[in-house]
Amino acid sequence: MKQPISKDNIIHTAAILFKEKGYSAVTMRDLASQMGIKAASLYNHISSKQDLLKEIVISIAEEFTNGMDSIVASNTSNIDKLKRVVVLHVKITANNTYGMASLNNDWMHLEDQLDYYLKLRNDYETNFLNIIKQGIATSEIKNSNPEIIMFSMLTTLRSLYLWIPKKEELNANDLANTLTQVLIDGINN
Amino acid sequence: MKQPISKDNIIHTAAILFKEKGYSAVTMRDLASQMGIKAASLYNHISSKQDLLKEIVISIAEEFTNGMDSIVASNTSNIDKLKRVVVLHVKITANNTYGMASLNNDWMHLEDQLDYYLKLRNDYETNFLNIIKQGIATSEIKNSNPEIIMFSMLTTLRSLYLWIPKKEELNANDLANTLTQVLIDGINN
DNA sequence: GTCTATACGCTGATAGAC
DNA sequence: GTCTATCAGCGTATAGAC
Repeated sequence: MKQPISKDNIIHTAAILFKEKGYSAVTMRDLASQMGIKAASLYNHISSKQDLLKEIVISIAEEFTNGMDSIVASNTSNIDKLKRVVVLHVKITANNTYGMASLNNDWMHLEDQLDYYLKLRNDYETNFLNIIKQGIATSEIKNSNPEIIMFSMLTTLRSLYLWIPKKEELNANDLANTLTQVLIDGINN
Repeated sequence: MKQPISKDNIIHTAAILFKEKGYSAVTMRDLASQMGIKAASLYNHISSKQDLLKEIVISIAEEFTNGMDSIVASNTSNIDKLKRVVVLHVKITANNTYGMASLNNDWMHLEDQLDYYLKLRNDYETNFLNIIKQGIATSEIKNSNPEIIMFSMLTTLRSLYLWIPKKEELNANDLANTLTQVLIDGINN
């Protein structure tokens, strides 16, 4: 399992450590030791610790933005759009279980890219909320508080990174299906 | 709004800063400056930074444990128990919006109390899951994957701290009611 | 491309004056 | 009860030998 020292592998290892302890608590010496080299040697491959966070967070944030844009542009019912949002989260999270921790918990330590990140996140939430509001307007969705509906769905989806690694026996499709059912149809019999 | 320097006020201010940047990124100098004193003076009131984290996290964790124990012991339907769990989260979170951030994101920085915290959390989840399993057994709850149901509900409830401060116009009872409806009855019309 | 050596500001925490 | 002074160690990052 020993990896060659490359920028991509350093980023990946950093994401693992950031998930474990958070960005601020991980030192470059921790990271280097995990890679089997000295801290100074990391700088032959990367430019700074901050750069690692940026690479992890921004790339995933852009994946979400692209996925949401494609869902918004699609010509389907609003319930179907919500189902596609669930699938989007399950797929991205399954491929980035470590990076999702930084996206959720360490974004405030971004420096140059903080405003950009906040804009991506804000636009995402606006699109999500609009789908729900339109679904209510067309009576696809119950006439409940749309912010609470979005909050409930989105926080569940954003926390998937904590949970997917423990449930390897479920494949992504089964998880997306069950989750969709729970989130949309509820649990009441 | 200037507060006297006391252990409780230091803990409260620490919780605010921990929510903003995380435990590791907050320095004793940050905290002291927020209190209007020098870092050294903090140590007349508290024993260490670690002690602040412990006070914040363990007290809330014990509140959840006590609330859950009382729900489990109660003689009601399982759906009703779930509703009471929602109320428990809304109430505790409304009273500890800052501390909930540490409970969720900084517990891994606990030193002496880490094992105790993990036991409380694990017992809580076991109790939660049992309510759902019993609800499925009595056909109160749809026969879906009980872990996914618990995960979905619990992550939403654990994220309330991010959201309650933005929705001050909703009182705790209204929020608990709407949230219960969304989580239990779903959103599908 | 990795190493050792090094810079140097910041960290949590203590001692002792006032 | 707060202050200044101070400590030893750790933080990110660079320089230059190999």
